[in-house]
Amino acid sequence: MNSSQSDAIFSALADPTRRAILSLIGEHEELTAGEIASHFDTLGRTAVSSHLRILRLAGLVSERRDGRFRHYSVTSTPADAVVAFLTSVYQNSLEQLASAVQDAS
Amino acid sequence: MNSSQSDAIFSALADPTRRAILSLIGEHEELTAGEIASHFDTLGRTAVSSHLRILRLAGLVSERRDGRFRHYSVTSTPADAVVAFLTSVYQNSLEQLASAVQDAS
DNA sequence: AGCATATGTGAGCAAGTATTGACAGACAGA
DNA sequence: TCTGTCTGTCAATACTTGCTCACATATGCT
Repeated sequence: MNSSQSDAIFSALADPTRRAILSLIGEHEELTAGEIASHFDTLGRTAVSSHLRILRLAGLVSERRDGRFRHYSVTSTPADAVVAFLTSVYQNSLEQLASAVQDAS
Repeated sequence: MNSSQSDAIFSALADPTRRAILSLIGEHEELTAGEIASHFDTLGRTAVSSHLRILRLAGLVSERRDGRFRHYSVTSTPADAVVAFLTSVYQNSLEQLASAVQDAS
C-alpha cells in the first residue's frame, strides 16, 4: 500500500457527500449512478458522477457496466489502508479499537 | 458524535502532512510544536502550527501548556468516529476488519 | 437508421484551503 | 526590566476543489 493510494483514499473520504454516497451504496448491494443521484436533491447528476469518479480512482467503489447502466458497489479491501494508518497512530489504544469494531457488529 | 465532528476529523486526516504529524506524535508520547516542525524540512513553522490547530480543533490531538512550550499528544477517542463510519459502510466485511485490526497489533 | 436514455468528460467559475511573512503574547534568564 | 525563545494568529496570495452547463459516448428500442 503506497502513500499515494492512502492520499487518494483519505482525500476521497474527506468530502461529506462522498461519505454519504459510500454509505448509501453500502446499504444496498449495488446501485446505478442514476439511483445514487436521485437520492441527493441538492446535487446535480454531474456532481454525483464526479464524486463517483473520485471514489472509483481511490478504489473505494467498483463499477460494473451493464448496457447503458453502471452499477456501483463498495469494495472492502481499501479499508485496510485506513486501518493501517489508525494502528500506526493509535498503537496504545489498539485493543479498544478492535473491541469497538467488534461491538459495533 | 455529530456529523460536523466527523467532517472535521476526516478533513483533518485528508492532508498527508497532517497524517504524518499525527503519526510522528503517535510514535512519541508528547512532542513540542518546535520538535514537530524540525522534522519537516520543506515546511515552515507557521504551516506546522496551522496544521496543529486543525488537528486540535478536530480533537485528534490535545495540547499541554508548560511555560513557553506546548506539548502535543494524540487523543485516542476520536478514532471512534472513523470506526463508526467504517462499520456503517463495511458491514459485510466487519469480521475481516476486526481481525485486521487485531493482526496489526 | 433515428431517437431516447444513462452516464461520463472538459471548460469555466465560485468557494474553500494552504502557505508565507509580519506581528503579538507568554515565559525564562540575566 | 530587558532580551531572546517558543509559539500562535492575522492578512494576503496562490493553489485546489466542487459545481454547473454544454457536449460526447454508449446502449437499447422502434
